Amino acid sequence: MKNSTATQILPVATPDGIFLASYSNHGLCGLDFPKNPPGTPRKAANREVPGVIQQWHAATTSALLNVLAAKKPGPLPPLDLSAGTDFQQAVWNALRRIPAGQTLSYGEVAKAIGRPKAVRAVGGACGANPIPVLIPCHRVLAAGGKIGGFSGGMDWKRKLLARENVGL
DNA sequence: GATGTCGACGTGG
DNA sequence: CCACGTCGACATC
Repeated sequence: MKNSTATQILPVATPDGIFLASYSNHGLCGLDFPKNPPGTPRKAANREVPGVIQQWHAATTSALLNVLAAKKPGPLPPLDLSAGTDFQQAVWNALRRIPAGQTLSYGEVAKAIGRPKAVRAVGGACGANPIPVLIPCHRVLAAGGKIGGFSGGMDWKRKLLARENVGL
């Protein structure tokens, strides 16, 4: 049984809680917000974490901390977006090039990927985004600067935006 | 100018 | 088939 598709899940400690980073053999494939159950976070029983993943994890941790501190993310680990459809990957790719402190509307993103009418679909793709924060789905607002919704909880969206835009 | 309705795109249940 | 983290156009008042 080779762990060719083994997914490693490592915790990322931040001032905002413990994020959970998932790694495939191709890179970072998931990042979850802290779900702080009152219980103790069970540590990952990963006896042998491949060195490359440790490296990715270091990059993830660093980038995450920087973003949460409203700084430049710095180097990112390779992102494994193979889980998404072509459309979703296109959306996520577009989101990744949004500069810090900048926000777009769903309509803008839709245009950017060449599907100006697929605004709703863009919303769906954002909701399916496996890697929040690093893929700044929270920087996508509804038209008119409205917050819109957020799968991971709108509290987070507001919090993150408040930090990055410092006043919006 | 302020509302109300409708159609369009992609994905998942 | 329907709903959704939507948007923009049109119709009416």
